[in-house]
This record gives sequence, C-alpha cells and structure tokens, in this order.
Amino acid sequence: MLSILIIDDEDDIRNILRYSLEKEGYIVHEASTGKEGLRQVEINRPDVVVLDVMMPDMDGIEVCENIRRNPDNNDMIICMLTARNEDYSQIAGLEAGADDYVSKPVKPKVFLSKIKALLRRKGLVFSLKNTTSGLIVNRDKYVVEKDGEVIHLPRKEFELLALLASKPNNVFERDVILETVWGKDIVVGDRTIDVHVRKLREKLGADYIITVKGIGYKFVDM
Amino acid sequence: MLSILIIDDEDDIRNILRYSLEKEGYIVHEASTGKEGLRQVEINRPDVVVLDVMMPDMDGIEVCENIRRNPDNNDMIICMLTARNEDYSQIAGLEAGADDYVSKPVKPKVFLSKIKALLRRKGLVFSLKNTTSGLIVNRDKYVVEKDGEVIHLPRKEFELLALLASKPNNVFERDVILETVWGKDIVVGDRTIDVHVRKLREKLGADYIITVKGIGYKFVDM
DNA sequence: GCTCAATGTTAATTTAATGTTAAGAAAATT
DNA sequence: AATTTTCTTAACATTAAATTAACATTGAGC
Repeated sequence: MLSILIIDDEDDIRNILRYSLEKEGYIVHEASTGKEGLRQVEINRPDVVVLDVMMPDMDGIEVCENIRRNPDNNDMIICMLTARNEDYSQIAGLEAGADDYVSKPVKPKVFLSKIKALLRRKGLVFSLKNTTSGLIVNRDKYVVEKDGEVIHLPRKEFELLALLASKPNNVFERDVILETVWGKDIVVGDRTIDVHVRKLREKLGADYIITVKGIGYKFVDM
Repeated sequence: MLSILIIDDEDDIRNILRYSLEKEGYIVHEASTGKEGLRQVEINRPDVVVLDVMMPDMDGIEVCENIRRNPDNNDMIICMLTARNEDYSQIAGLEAGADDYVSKPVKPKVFLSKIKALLRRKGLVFSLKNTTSGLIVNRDKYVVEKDGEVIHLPRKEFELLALLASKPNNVFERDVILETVWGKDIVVGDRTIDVHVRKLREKLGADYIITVKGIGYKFVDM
C-alpha cells in the first residue's frame, strides 16, 4: 500500500489532502512542522512526501534538501505546495530535489492527478495491496501474489483484477469495466467479461470477485 | 427538474447527448459556440454544463473560467468533453474549475452515469445518507448499511429504497416510483411495487417504509 | 361495524443476467 | 513459420431476480 506524508503547518490543508488521498486508498501520515516531518520520513518511509514551502519553523526547501541528503530517500517522491505564482520557490524547490509542485489553493482533483502521474512515472502506481485479503496486485511485475505464491495473469485478466481491486468492495459497472480494461470504443461480446471473471476466480481460488447482478462486479476485501 | 446545457460546436455530439439526456427526463439546452453558451448560462441557469474543450470561437477552458468567475455559478456542475488521451486538457480543465471530464467518443451510457454521479456528489439527487435512522444507502458499494451490518439488495429493491430514502418523510406516488425505478414506458402489474416493498421491509427489519394508502410510500426518518 | 378498493402476502412462474465450456481466432513467442 | 498463449465467441446451462396471480387483509368513508 502506498503511503504519503503531508508536511504542512495548516490544519485545513492537511485535512483536505488527507481526505482526498484516503478516499483513493492511500495511507496518510501528517506532520505540522518541518522537523516533525523529517522525523516521520525516517520512521514511516513514505512513498510520497507532500511538502509546504512556507512553514514557520523550517523552510520547505530546507526540508526537501534534508530529505535528499540521505541517498536512501532517492526514490521518495517529493511534491511541493507553493503559494500561487511563486515562481521563485517553484524553481528553488525543483532545484532542491522536488519532483513536482502544486500551487495553492490546492484543488483535490488536480492534486490527485499530479500525485498519480508522479507515481506512474516512478512505476509505483497500483502496486496495491489488499491487506486483509492477502492479495497483492503488483503492477511492476505484472503479477499477483497470494500468500507469497506468485500467480501470473494474462493482460486482460490482470487489468480486470487490478481495476476491481483498486477499490475493494466497490461495484464496477460492466460499462465502466469495458471502458477501462478493453478501451473506449472496442466492442466485444456479452460474455467476454464473464469469461475473464471466471478465469480469475479459477486462479485466485477464493471468492474474491462477487457478482452484483444487473450492475457489475466487485472485489471483496473481508 | 434538472436542466443541462450542452456547449459544443458539433451538431452530432449535441444530438446524441440531447437524446440520451432527454430520455432520462432532463431538460436540455444547447449552444454551438462558447459565446452563446455563456449567454445561456446566465439565461437558463442550468444545473449542469457539458462543455467541449475544442471549439472554434472560444476554448472550453476559457468558457469554464468565465463561468466560474461569477460566484453565483459556484454550484453549477461543469463537465468537460475532451478528445481521447488529452491529458493536458483534462488537467487544465479541472484546474479551470471543471468537476469532471468525459473523453470522446462519448458513450451515452458512460456519459449518463458520470452526470448522475456528479449530481449525486453535489447532493442534487439522492443524498443517500439517512443519518438519524442509521441507514446508509451506499451506491458505490451497492449495498445498504444498517448499524454497520451490510445488506445486499437486488437492483430494483435497491433503486426503490434509494429513491424513497432520497427524500425522507416525502411521499412518493406510485406513478412516480414506477417511472423512476422501472422506467417511463415499462408496464408492470399492480402488485409489483408492493412485492418489492415487502421484501425491503423484510430485509430492513424495522418499519422504515410506510404506506400512504391511495397515494404511495414514504421512507420515514425518525 | 360494513363495504370495497387499495394494499399485503405468498408461492409459482417467467425473464434476464450471468456462468460454463470448448472451439477457434488473434496475438505473442520461439 | 510453427507453436504456444491469450482472447473472443457462441451455444447452452444455471441462477438470481422480477413478475404474476390468487387470495388475504386492511382501513377510509359510508
């Protein structure tokens, strides 16, 4: 599961970001000062750090440089929050080792798409784990791990499972599944999805995928 | 009744969307240019604006910003139409204040479910959460939660409950229920609604649904 | 307290949606 | 090109869900 650390002194911002991120299934940690942020970086080793440039105790740039000073944190994605039109801090931030910046006021949707884009660039996206069910969908290796056992899945089956598992317990309508896994204007027969679901059920063993008749399918996380 | 304004220079697109939307009972207005669109926004004050990004006279982004510039339009839902894979315009659109985007070619069904989802999110339709009664109608998961217990409901039962619970204590006439849950020109026997109500009562336990003899039913929120 | 139309109840029936299978196209691999 | 793997289709089976129909009960208005 991907974890994200938010370092910002404003409670409101932290809450907004936490809300958006958690809704998408990320694990969120918070820090309200630069110092506390650095501590958490070492403790929690987040995949992404969202970092406000302007903070009372320590400049975001400084925090960023501090994080980068440790080579172990090379893979950590750092995204700066800057006040609108602060050209200088954006450049300084990137110079200090940030991967991207988002200007305030933060719009959740924009923010999320940036985060996702960054994760995608780093190849981290969708390495998502469904903790309770013990199933890991590993996009890097294009493989699913079930209790240590590695299950290879063909593309379509993998994409289908990845989609369903991206939001456990969420029902995906057949339309949506078709659009996402098969593509916008690809027309396939009525039974195609079912056959793929069948194969997934066969390979995964337990009843991870539930039919919601008349609507679609969902991946259940118990 | 909910009204929707379509701003797009392509006649075909407008016609397709108009058709889908009107079939669902929305009031549809059209504009073929950005300028005309802005005029109609002020005149008709639609609940939803569907906006093409690429238009000859005025960029969709620009139109979007124009709409948002007026705070009265804050609640207006803006949905962008973008060409396939135009990541940039999607993000730009969201930045400009759009709520969501649909990529072309537009599939009516997908389009409709997005519009409905947006309306739902804005609380314009089906607010779906019945606080006092401790019953949550969760459309994403397509289940009803009662004190933590999840109850799966078949489609018609779910839609029926969702409708009734969308306005607690409001009486829905049988006509209206039929039209909404079953559809405009579907004819079913006299007892069909009753049977569904019976099943809901059975599954939900308490008397959430009250009969108003001669009129219809209502969901009571105690 | 009758009456009757409206609604409740039940179980059988019908329908629509999905499950299953195997065969043969398509794509990848070799 | 040959082989293997993956994907799609089509025919048929199965099941959940929706509907009906027959009969029971209710309650508003007389």
